[in-house]
Amino acid sequence: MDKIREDLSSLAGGECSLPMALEVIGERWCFMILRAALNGVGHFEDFLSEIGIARNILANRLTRMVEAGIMTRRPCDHDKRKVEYRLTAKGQDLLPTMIALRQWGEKWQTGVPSNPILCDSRDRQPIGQISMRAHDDRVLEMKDLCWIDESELKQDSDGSGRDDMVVRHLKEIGESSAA
Amino acid sequence: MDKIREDLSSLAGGECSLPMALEVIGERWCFMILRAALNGVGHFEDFLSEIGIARNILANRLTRMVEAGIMTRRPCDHDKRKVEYRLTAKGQDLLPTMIALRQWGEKWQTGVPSNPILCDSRDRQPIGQISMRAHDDRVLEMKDLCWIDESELKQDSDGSGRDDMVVRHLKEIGESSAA
DNA sequence: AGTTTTTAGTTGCAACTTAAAACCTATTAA
DNA sequence: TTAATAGGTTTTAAGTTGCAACTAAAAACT
Repeated sequence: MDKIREDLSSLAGGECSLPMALEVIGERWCFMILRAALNGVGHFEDFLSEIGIARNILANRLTRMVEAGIMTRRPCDHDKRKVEYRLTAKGQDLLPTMIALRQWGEKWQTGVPSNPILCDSRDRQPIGQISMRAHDDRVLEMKDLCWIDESELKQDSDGSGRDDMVVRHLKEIGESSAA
Repeated sequence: MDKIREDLSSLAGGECSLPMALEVIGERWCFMILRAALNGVGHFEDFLSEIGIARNILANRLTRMVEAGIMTRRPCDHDKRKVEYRLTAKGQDLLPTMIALRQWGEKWQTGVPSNPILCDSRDRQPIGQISMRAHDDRVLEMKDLCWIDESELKQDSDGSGRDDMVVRHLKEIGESSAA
């Protein structure tokens, strides 16, 4: 059905799970469906009117997302015409990704904070920017990152920090001063 | 050229920047190009062999990403045949999203940690899981989130915490116990 | 200088995917 | 009993993708 589905192997530069993630939620509309689901939408006709997707495409995507274990499909007891779609734990686990993307759009595309605002229900304050963190919670930038090979990482926990074995530093990859 | 580009308005349930983000990086291959760029790839033929994308599609995507301000295109000085593509600050800012997606794939699709491992270059330890955080850095789950309207949020900072005005809680949207 | 190779594309075409509208079937409501 | 609703499927046109072949400019060989 899809061409993407065949590319799972042969990725130069090591094993990466990104293509496998994209295989499942990389399709157009999937994130929009996810967002609607997050907003409490659970029925076919509601997804339809909330998202503005075509009927057949929605049917297809929901089927796929159920197959992928991102959502469950359950006919309603009280009204047997209706079906309820719900996020699974796997689907809920896509939230950080979706929110990161939304925050990026806010910052760089619209420039305007989206409304309503996603908040912490404990203190009712807006949630923070999604960021990369070190194991000790320091916020990391792209320039703070490097790739280290699995094998090397294990050896490194013997305490002898050898800096020359870093696989690749990421300090010089982006533009130095970009808009 | 794209149908998605027309849907920017009329999103039931408030203004959301997700569709505008998807407009720019929601296309197939964009995240893969981003990952390659992160890995230091900057030339056309290298993207081609690293990603396994078709020539014409790659040309099209790079053009679009440059137009969108995610990458820059600059012919090389030393070899005028070559062109260098580099991530802008806007492009680099997509990293948390991409890594969140990759971590999700690791957890739910492959089950295996990807190799090489993305690490903090300061202490050479693997970076942490990307997560949603409160303004005071507590890690948040989906059940800890709620939507609050902009107007209401401003009023709320007067100190009178009215819990009944929460727009919507997100506690009951996912499956209670899902695989 | 002339030929070949490399780099970054473009073009043409077949196969596939999407979108819109019409249609279908099972329930429920009037 | 008829009409409306919910969740699809089918049909068809339009758009997108992927492959292979082609081009044009610059660099490298001979």
